[in-house]
Amino acid sequence: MATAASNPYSILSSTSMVHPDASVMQHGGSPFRNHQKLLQSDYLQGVQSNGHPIGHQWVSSLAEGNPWSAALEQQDVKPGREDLQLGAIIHHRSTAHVAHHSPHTNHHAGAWGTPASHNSSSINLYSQTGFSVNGMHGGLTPPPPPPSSAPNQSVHPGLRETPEPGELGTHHCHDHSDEETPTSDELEQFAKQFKQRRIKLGFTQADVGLALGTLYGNVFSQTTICRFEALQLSFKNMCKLKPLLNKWLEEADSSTGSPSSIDKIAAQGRKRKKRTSIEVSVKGVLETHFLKCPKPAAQEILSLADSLQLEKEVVRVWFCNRRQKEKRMTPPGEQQGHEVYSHTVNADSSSCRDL
DNA sequence: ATGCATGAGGC
DNA sequence: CCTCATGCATA
Repeated sequence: MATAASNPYSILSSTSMVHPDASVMQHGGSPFRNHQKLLQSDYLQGVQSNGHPIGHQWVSSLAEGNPWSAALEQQDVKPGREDLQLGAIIHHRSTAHVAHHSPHTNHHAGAWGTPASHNSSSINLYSQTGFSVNGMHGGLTPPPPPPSSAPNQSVHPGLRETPEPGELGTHHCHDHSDEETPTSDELEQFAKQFKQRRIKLGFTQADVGLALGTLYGNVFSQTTICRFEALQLSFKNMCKLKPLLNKWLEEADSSTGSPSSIDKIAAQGRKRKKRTSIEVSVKGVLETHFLKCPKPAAQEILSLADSLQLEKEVVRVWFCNRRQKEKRMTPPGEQQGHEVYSHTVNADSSSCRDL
C-alpha cells in the first residue's frame, strides 16, 4: 500500500523493486492482436474503476462549472519537460550507453518537410517487397535493413508552419543518428525497427513506457509509445522521444532475459470527465465544418454546439484535437500501405464568415 | 489503436 | 482561446 499511494512517481524515494510482479515477458509476441489489455487493467484500471462507473461523473448537461478543477490538486506530475532528475537510482547493468547528449535541438515545430535532405520527393509507393511496413511479421523477422526510402509527403497540405531550417548558430549539419534532428525518413525507419525489436524482445508498448520511467524518469503511457510507432506524433515530439526509445532499445537488447524492475504506479483517482462519444452523424457535420473552417471562433463553436446539442467545450476540444491530428506525421486518412490520395484543406485560419 | 480530455505555456 | 504533449478510457 505504501507503494505509491501518495507519490506515484516516486522515483527518488521508492526502491524500484518493491514489486514482485516485474513480469515483463509473457507476451507471446503477438504484434497486433490483443496485447496490452491485461496489462493496462493490471495497474490502473484495478484501482479506481473496479466495480461500478465513476461516481463523480461529469454531468454532461447540467452545469459546467468545472467540478474537477476545484477539488483536485496538481498531482499530475509532469517530470517530462524539466527533466526531473532522478538520483540515478537505477541499477541497470549499464552496458554501453551514451549518457551524454547536448540539449535536444529545439528548432521549430512541426514542419514535415524536414530540414534535411528531402529532395528525393517522388511518388513514393509503399510497395515494399522486402518487408512489411505495417502488417504482421511472423514474429521472428530479423531486423531488415532499411532499403526503401519512403519520401512521402514532403510537406503535406495541412502544414502551414514554415519549415525554418533552424540554424541557431550551433549545429545542424552533422548527424549522429542518435541526436540532432533526424529526418522524417529516419524517424520512420526508426519507428519501424523499434516496433519490431520491441516485439521480438517480448515487450508491450506499455512496458516500454514504464521502463522509460525507471530508466530516465519519464514515464510514458502505452498510448504514446503506440503513437510513436505509428508516427502519429508531431515531428518535434517524435524527435524528442526517439533518443529515449533508442536508449531503451540498447538496454533492453543488451540485457537479454534480465527484466528490469519496473515500477507500477498506481493511478490516482482523478476526476476526469467521462468521455463523450459523438455520434457518427454528428462527427460528419463537424468534419464538414472543419473543412470549411478549421478554426472557428468562439461564437461559431457555440452555435455549432447548440445545433448539435453538444456542450461548447466538447465542440471546442473536438476542433483542437482535429487540428492536432492534421499536424501529425501520418496525416489523417492516409495509411502506410495504401491510400495515396491527397486532400485539400482550407489554409485559411482566421476568416470563415459563411455559416 | 484511437477518441475525447487535461493542463502547461503562449499570446 | 490556442497549441502541444500526453494519457485515460474505450472500441
